[in-house]
Amino acid sequence: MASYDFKTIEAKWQKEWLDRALFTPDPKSTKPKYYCLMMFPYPSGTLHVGHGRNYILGDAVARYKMMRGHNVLTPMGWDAFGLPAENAAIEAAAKTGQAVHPRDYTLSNISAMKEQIGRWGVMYDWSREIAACHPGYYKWSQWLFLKLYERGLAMRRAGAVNWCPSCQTVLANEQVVDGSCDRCGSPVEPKDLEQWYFKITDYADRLLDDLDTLENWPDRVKTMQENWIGRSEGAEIDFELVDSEERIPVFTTRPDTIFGVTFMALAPEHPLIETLIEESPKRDEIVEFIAQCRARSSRERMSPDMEKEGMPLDEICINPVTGDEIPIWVVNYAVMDYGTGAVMGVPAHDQRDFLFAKKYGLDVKVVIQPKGGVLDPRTMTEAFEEDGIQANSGEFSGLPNRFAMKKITTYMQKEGCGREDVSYRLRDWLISRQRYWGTPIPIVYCDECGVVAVPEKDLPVLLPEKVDFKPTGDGRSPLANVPEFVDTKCPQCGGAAKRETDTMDTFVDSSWYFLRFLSARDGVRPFDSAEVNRWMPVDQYIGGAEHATKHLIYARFITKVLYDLMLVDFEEPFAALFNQGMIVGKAYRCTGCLKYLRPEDMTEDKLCRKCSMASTSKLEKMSKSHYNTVSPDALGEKFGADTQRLYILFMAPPETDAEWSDENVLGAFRFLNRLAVAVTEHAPGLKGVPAKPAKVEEMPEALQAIHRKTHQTIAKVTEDLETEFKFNTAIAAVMELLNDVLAVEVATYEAAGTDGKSVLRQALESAVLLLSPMVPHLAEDCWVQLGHEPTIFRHAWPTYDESALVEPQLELAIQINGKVRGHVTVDVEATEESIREAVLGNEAVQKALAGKTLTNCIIVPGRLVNLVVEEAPATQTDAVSSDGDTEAAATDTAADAAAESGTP
RNA sequence: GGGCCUGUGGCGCAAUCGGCAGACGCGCUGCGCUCAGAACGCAGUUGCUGGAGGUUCGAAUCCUCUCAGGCCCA
Repeated sequence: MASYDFKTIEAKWQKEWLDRALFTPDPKSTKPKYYCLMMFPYPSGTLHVGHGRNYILGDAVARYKMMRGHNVLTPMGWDAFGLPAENAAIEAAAKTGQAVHPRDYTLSNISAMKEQIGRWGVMYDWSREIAACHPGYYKWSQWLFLKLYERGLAMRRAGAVNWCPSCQTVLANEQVVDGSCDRCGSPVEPKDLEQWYFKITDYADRLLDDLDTLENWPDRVKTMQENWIGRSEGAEIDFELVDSEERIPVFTTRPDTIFGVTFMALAPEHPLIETLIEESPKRDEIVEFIAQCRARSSRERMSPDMEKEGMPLDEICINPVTGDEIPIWVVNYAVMDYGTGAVMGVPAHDQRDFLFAKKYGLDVKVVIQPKGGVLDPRTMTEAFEEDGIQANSGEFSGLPNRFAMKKITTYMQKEGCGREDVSYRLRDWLISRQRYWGTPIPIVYCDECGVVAVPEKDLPVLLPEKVDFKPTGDGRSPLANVPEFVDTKCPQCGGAAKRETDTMDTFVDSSWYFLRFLSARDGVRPFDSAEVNRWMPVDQYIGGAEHATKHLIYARFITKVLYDLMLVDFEEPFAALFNQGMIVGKAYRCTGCLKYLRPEDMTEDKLCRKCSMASTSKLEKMSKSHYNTVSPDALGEKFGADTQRLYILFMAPPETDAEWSDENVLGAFRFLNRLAVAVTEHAPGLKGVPAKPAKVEEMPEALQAIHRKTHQTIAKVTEDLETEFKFNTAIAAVMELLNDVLAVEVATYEAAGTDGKSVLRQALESAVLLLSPMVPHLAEDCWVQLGHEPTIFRHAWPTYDESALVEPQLELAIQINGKVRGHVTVDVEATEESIREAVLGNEAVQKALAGKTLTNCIIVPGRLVNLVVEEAPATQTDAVSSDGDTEAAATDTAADAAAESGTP
């Protein structure tokens, strides 16, 4: 196929846009600002088309907004710290004995990706480029740490943490999915370590409440954050120990069941256990049991399917309300993570407690009765968790439990044994990582002064160059083996001190990068507050949904902290969020070895060559390790950037997952060729022709139709892009326009003189303008061919005339009892009366109505006429229902109509 | 177990307020063009809107139940 010369065109315009600094915002501009941001990527190396969706979507949005008259800022950077670079270094060292420094690996990946992104015609203001691994950036990540530390929001704390044995580091709660490491899939192990945390829980309520202000965020993401924060209201209740002054605080969402407590359940990690069992004869047994419990993940332990196990500690505590003596148990289903690590056991009204009590023969005491029923502990087969009426609850008996809940809490508050309390699912953010390739935590440990923060003037704490990247295997960072790094002087007393050797979670780096873009080269401060306040919040943030409870919650938290520090004047960083869907492809897996298969690993019948077993295929997110990626390089050679862009935007609505299809790419390519050919053919003849026709109504109907279609298309595309980035339907609309334009003979345009040519010109120019955000190179080229100066992206988005949208005649459907039975063409001005006449006069209608009674006639303006008929002839003329649809004018003269149509 | 999303021609997917099911693209069929091919041109092509009920003059759209797939929380 003779194709348009995309190679020349694309190279030419990419250079031209760079030279014109198209994507550099004008600092003096009076246009409204538009900060368009795509989540900055980890530089993993080569890109596949799946990555392209994010960048291409963002680029199209940025270009569209430029044409809509905004001063657009769209920067890009690199989330450049992280494990893959370090692992690559270790692998290379193991293979060749020659270590590749993570920095070199990262930088070469960055330049490769930058190149690839550029070839898509995706542009950024690269003068603001940042990389998280650059000392000029991580200096300020360290500064951020210090700010949190000063405010008491960064703290060192011992506790059980999630350890990934494969990545050799601890993980934050957010990075543990289904009990496994989010990155590598290995099951995480609990480990007791002293680690640094950010106190995100202090902001739990604000993070939750402010979700309401995020009107332009997907509800899905807001719900996920809501669940993640997991606020639950209830009470904290103190159970005193019989033999000591100690008390066990318990959090419960059901203080109404306090009278039904029959045992106390402690998490295996509970700090009180040690003292309680100190003199117990069963001490060893209990210690052994605890060790067994702790070998399981907290997720497993909280699962309802988990077999409930426990051991009595032979200690007693007192129910503060009833004075009852309550046995204390250690149980495998309680976790230290939630509430206080102690659970009041109410078998009658909590299913897990019920199963546990049945297994160990503990009492079941019913204190809530269902309305209109009576529960018997001896015959109950499951816990009653619903609402009901208090029973066996002293003075509260007989009250509805929801009401009693408040009264009981108030009562306990007065007695000093309980209080209203709120608990969250959200945990503090564990930011320590035992790996090299990250931002060093700016802390020094001094024997004299203890924990000392590195003063701001001494930042950055630089990563040492020469390091054996291999993890130490003892839970310490490779930095621990670098004496030049570790040994330092105490900033306070000047004595010998040791540096913290952990680095920060890379989510710290990405929690503030959107601010750094606004003064990316500032050497004296992390960001210029004035610039930040001018550009923020981000007007449109675009990225994958996988960050809903990670990056997006961290970034909101850090923004709120900076707000409290009065460094920014907004509380939410991202005004609008858009989650693009994934591009998926068939991934093949052998049913025998379970490995993902490359095409060459399979026979023609899709059998695994190694095992001769069948393979299964599943649509999965494009990924190198699943061998289902499509490279943009070959596509670029064959079709160019604009075809890829058009196809990616056209393949599905941008928020839905979509399957890649090589065949469908052709459709996009064909369309662009037709456009290119049409413009090249017609452009010379359109020189000097007015931009719009002077006398539309005097043109032949075929040209009037093109003129209407042009305006309709402008309206349709503008609406699609303005509301929800519906590029797929916008592109379809332009395809329709071009189809219509090309369906009219050239002679028809020419016969109509200047106006005819104007119609053609306006149609082609509109198509080019409307497509320019999607296929910028070809659009720019067509634009110039049509006699304009570059660049099209400094030209205004086309507008339409409301009056030009109106069709002169309409085809209405004729329905009989809701079924389409024919059509009638009427004037757009036609009155309902004349429409009714036309319909009832229709021969086919009369035939269909013969022998039947017309009971109703509904006219929906511009759409259809529905005749409601009954089989039997009416016996009374007033058997007419006139209470039809309020919007559709029900005829009140159905009897007349019936007469007219010849019905007796 | 609870919550949310999706289900429409052979395929990807369109369908304002409930108003003619099918736009756009792919594929397929035929014809043309061509020495030939098709990634060219023209003309065609496809339905119980996952299923069962309900509301309505009228349901892909609203309600109830159900099946399948996906996501989140447990």
